[in-house]
Amino acid sequence: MSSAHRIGSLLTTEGHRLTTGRRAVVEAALASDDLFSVADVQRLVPRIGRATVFRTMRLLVDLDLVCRVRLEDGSLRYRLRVAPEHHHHLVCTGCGSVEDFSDCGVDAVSKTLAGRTKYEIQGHRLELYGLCPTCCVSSG
Amino acid sequence: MSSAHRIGSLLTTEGHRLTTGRRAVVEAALASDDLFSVADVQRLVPRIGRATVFRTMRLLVDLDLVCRVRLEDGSLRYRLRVAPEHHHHLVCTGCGSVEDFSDCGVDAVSKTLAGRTKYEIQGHRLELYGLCPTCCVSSG
DNA sequence: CCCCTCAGTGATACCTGGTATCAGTTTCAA
DNA sequence: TTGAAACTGATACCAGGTATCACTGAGGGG
Repeated sequence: MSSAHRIGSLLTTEGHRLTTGRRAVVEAALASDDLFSVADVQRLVPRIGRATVFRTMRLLVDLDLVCRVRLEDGSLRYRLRVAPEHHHHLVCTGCGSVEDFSDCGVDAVSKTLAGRTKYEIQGHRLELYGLCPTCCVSSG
Repeated sequence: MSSAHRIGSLLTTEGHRLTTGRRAVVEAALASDDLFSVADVQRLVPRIGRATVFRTMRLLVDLDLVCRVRLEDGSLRYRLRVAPEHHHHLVCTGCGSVEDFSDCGVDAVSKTLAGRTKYEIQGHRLELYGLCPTCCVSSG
């Protein structure tokens, strides 16, 4: 509840209105799995319109309260942003749980490539996939 | 044309039929930019059905003749596979041209993370984005 | 404390990119 | 040459996301 309250305050201080729809979506997000989809949220707040759920998710992403994670198949998931600025995800392909990490080691590669290709490198996307300890055991 | 012919042979030796539709799609792919979309191909072969273009692209991917590249916005592009097995892409956000690289340096990070998180890491996706020398000049 | 305004809402239509279906057509081997 | 099976194209469908627009309710000014 305190998280919901904190997010609510942030919305209003940023000049957005704290509507019942937004409150519901935020609470659904807080109550969701580590990595949740818009559909998950919709299931939790069926009375809230589809468009509003999408709009609110976008708002939360814009406010850096939530971050998007792209899965291997290209679909999107969301998760509450608790990690520091630059970070990547290690996603369990079994249960969808996520570990953050920030020491991605790509900067070195980036520099090497910049030298070799003369590109001006702007950024990168890195995501690791694997099985978490629990899924490791259960999958044999 | 020799590339088209080589791909055609590969299709037949793999037990697929070499139809006019497939021939057209292959030639369109060969005639396309470095990084092309299904829509690009469709534009070049408007007489070939949408479904057939998608099916043929999937076939080419399955045969490792073409690889998928996922862009920052999640959309898919294709490119002729000329690079070795494990590789990544450095995509120019200006013009869409692509450099391959394989020395991604993620394995070390992978090992560290595996130790720290006890995940069994299965793979990763890495893509770099930047401006190619040409676009660098014209935008700078 | 009420009222007005405008941000926000929900229904709905639409869009993109991809797949399923299925009757009709082509390939290719025998 | 022929026929089975692979393939095709039209079409319907799906998922996930955006645009539109009349309506509503949040919350600041009076």
